[in-house]
Amino acid sequence: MLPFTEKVIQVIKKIPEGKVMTYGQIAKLSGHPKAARQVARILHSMSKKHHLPWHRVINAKGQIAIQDEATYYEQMMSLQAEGVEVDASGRVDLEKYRVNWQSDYIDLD
DNA sequence: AACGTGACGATTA
DNA sequence: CTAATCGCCACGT
Repeated sequence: MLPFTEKVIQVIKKIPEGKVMTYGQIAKLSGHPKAARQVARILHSMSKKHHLPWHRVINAKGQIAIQDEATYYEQMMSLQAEGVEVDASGRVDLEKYRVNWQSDYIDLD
């Protein structure tokens, strides 16, 4: 049983190129369905040190959830570079790009 | 052990 | 569609 934080990192590492997941999905797959905010916290502080594809993580509205302008732009560019369409308001088509893994794909715990 | 903190989410107006 | 409110909870301090 890995700690929540480690599971989150494992899940994020498995997001395929050209796809996205939401914070809530990741929280659920990591065993804490309501800890979406904690996922955000983890990314905010740990993404650089773990070489995570953090740019493939967006919020439930399908939007880039970054406050910082430069980082926001970076995420948008990274997504577009993988073929994910991002509109002018930073929104992605979840129906089209979201990974819809249930909770049985993973072999962690 | 208690407390503040969020790249959130669902609901309501 | 936007905006405000409230619930949520693992983790560092």
